[in-house]
Amino acid sequence: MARNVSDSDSVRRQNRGLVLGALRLQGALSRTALAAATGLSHASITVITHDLIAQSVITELTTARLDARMRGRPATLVGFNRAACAVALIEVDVNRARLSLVDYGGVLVDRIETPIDPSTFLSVSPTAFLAERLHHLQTRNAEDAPPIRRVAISVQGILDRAGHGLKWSPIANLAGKPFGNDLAEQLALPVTLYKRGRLLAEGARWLDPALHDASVATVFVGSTVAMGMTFRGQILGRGDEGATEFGHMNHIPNGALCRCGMRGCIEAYAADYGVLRSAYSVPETAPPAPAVPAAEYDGLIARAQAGDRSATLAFKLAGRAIGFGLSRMMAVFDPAHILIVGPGARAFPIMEAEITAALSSALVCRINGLPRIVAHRDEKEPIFQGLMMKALSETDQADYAGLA
Amino acid sequence: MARNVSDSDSVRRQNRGLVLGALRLQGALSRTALAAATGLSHASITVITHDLIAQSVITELTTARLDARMRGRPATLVGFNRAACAVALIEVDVNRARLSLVDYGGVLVDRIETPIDPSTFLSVSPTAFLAERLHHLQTRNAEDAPPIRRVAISVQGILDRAGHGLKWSPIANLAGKPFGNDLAEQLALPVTLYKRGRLLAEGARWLDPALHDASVATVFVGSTVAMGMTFRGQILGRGDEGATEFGHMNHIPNGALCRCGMRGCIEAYAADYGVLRSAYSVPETAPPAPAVPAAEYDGLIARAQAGDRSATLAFKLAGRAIGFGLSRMMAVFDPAHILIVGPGARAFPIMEAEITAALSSALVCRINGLPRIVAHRDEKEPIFQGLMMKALSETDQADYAGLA
DNA sequence: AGCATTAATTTCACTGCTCAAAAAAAGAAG
DNA sequence: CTTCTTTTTTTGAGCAGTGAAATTAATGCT
Repeated sequence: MARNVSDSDSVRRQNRGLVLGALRLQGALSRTALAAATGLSHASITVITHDLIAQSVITELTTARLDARMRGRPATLVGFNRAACAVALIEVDVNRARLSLVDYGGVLVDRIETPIDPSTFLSVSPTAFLAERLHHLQTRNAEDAPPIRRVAISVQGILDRAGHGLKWSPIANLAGKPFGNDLAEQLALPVTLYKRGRLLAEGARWLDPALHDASVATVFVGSTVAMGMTFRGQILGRGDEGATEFGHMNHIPNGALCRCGMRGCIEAYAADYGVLRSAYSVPETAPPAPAVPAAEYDGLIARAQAGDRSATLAFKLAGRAIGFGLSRMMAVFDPAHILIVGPGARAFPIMEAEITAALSSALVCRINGLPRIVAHRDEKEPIFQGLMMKALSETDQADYAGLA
Repeated sequence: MARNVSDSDSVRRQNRGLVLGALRLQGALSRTALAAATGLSHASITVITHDLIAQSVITELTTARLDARMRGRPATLVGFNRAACAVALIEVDVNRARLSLVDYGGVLVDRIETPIDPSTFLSVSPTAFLAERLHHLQTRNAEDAPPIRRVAISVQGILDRAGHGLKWSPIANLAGKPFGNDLAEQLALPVTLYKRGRLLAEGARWLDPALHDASVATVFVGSTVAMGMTFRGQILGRGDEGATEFGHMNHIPNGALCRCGMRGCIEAYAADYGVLRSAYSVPETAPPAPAVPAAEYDGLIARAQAGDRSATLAFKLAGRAIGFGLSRMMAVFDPAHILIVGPGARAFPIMEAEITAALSSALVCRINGLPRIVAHRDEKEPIFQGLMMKALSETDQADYAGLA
């Protein structure tokens, strides 16, 4: 049953967390603005900022002097103390791994990028691979950067229950190894794995403040098809992990063969390899290409844009798969915003009519009208942004909100 | 952004609400048990029960003397004061309307049932129809029953945004009239419309305490196909209303004609009229039967159970539609429990293999295993139960938790 | 320069909750 | 028929929050 949460310590945590969260979302703020943003009283903000400043979690910014011509006592902004700590962010992709070091204020300090291929994790364990690069990043910034407090990793696939590793992944030889847990033990730091789809949702809400508290479905179209969902500002979806398996939602029973081994998944029609297969009239039952070079996918989009029949048809099939997927999702859950991101977003105009047609077959769309679908261009940055904000706000809440 | 909620009045409301909620869920409790159930301290429970007793919302029960042989000071239970108020519950169905008067303790006082047919709301407005019967119920119990404080109505279809009426309904001539609002004005009482699917979710959680805080999808199969969802004890789903349009999720593009006018909805295969159409090999494009007598549907189930080929096939098609619907839903949201309720639950054994086969085509099921699906028999009572608990707990929170 | 005006921040008295200890109300035992 | 246990309920001291009033630090006029 519903539990009460108002013992004094958790109230304290909660409200300090609220303050840090507001700062995270809106940047440096005056105490008055903080009161408005958090809903706390000015009196509490006074006490809380006082504490947090004493603990060097935040600082008063004397630098800012923007609004010169206001009457009244000028506001003194408070913002994160960038030197408080740093976080390490790891993005593991089908073709590359990228490690970034970011300070507590969200400023990128350093970055290492390494290509990956299907054999990479055959010769070296993911744990060792990542630990080595992380150590490199750590030592070469030992002087300028504050100490790392937390590691956050973006992965693709299905996480195991404990979040130690992956049960399944499109990245070869990555599943089944609890590298998250291993790294945590080795580094004696909290290490968290996040499903890429979830970070999409996270990234979308941080990129556009208007989306932060809305219900949003963010669909990534590219080498995979993924979706992250937020419901009134809460990250929701399958279980706790907040991501969906939208790409592997069935589109056509017994349909095209998907990389996951099942048949008829949306991804098998709408991911790069699916579109490519359709465009070249390769049979649906043929094994999907293990990787599609970006240039080839871009070329296909260009051909479709130029009016090429078979390329256009392939994207229409992709749009149909995405459209029916969205229509089916909307029977259960209706987001106020639908975002399409990733490389495939450029092909959105070609797919749009099919998506709309599929949505029109849903009762909810007939009654409530079609949802607005917006295509975004940025390919990777929502994921990086989401990973960073997730890691930093996790640090806010876990490490700093609860200080005595 | 996340708002703080700890001004003293809302804390007060929240905690009084918690106490009433625990009593609602578990029945009469001792103060000690209340402390355990709500997570509040014994000290607070003392103050809160004291207030609520002073306001005659709850009373000490001197009657109960069950646990005779315990050591220590015997607990004095507190429970709802049944005379505090009453609520009127209205269930509007395709074939009947039922009005129930229930006291604050959840005991049924009186009930009126009236058949409905497609022409009912042609000759009389829904508002007038309901107001008349409600008045009757009210006057004939004026002496024994406490005054009505709230009216809750169960409807089928899609609610308008404000909850004043329906945008669409399978019940003839009911949509487009803001009868909820009209009744509220006429009676000067709060009147709330609830979608039947949502009440399924509500009812399921109250029927089995183990489900109260779990993630549950409750599927109703009968004259319609509906689904209510809870996520970790929160009622979720499309928008606020907490119900889904699972029955009108597309199953086969351009498939069988549904009562809603669209094509290929799950309902068009799995509701009574859909199964009947399949069993008699009526073309999928033929307009659905406006109503199927219960006896005819029961007969069809009996025939399938007896091994009749065409009846069995029809239920298998229904199972396939439900199975793919569930598989698609699970790509986005995975409940810990799936319940099948309603008249169609009896046909579950016939459909089960097809449902399982469809689920097996989902990646999430391959990775995480098949979900457990349980068929329940009770047809109407989860909805009544849900409506009652919703109305009473709404009264708890809105009317009594906030008393000075 | 001096004073009114304006806006940000802090101080003050009060509220509801918590934990821990005391009081109350039995049954069990000598 | 006391005295000891055991369990429920109430009492007391402290904490984090609140709204309203006071204080602080600028600007704009005269």
